[in-house]
Amino acid sequence: MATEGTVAIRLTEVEAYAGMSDPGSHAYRGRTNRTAVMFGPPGHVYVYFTYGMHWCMNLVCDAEGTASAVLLRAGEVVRGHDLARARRGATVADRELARGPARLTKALGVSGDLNGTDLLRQGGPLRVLAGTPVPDNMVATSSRTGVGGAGAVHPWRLHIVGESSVSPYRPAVPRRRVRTR
DNA sequence: TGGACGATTGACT
DNA sequence: GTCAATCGTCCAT
Repeated sequence: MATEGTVAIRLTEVEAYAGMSDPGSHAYRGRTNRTAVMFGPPGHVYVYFTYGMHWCMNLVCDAEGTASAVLLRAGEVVRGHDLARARRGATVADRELARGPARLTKALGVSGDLNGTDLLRQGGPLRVLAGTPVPDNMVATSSRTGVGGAGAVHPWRLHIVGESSVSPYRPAVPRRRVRTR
């Protein structure tokens, strides 16, 4: 059955977000109902809804009380291709299944109801597992995607060199729709 | 209470 | 290459 089973991915691209000191972070303005998870204990997921249709997924890393998050931007599906493709579309190529933050959550079947899930709890709906360490010389850094202004100064986007599942870089776009102001 | 905007994607020219 | 879709959240009245 296509709606059951497990999809596993190997992360190939992430972005780091600090809390109160990072203008690019949702937690920059302090703790709100939405960002409460980021201020919580590490090992939990912060899932947020954006653009009226997409879910993005972060791992909380720092100690409880300190906002922090690592956005999972892209990954390579290593298990559960059929299920991932059932969620993403029958014609989607393997490397496209989780190439991009919203695509990644869709391939994994993650949505807002998993916000705050403990990734370290055995038997939970989501798990994070230790994989093969990536050598430093295979990791490249760049400015964060879609983050402009003062938040762009941090080269906190990390990706594995040569990985075809890394999402294409897009510079921050101020706002396309023209509004009178 | 109202309005602007977003850690994006996919469709279209 | 450009642009619309779509709605939760947050800030300014």
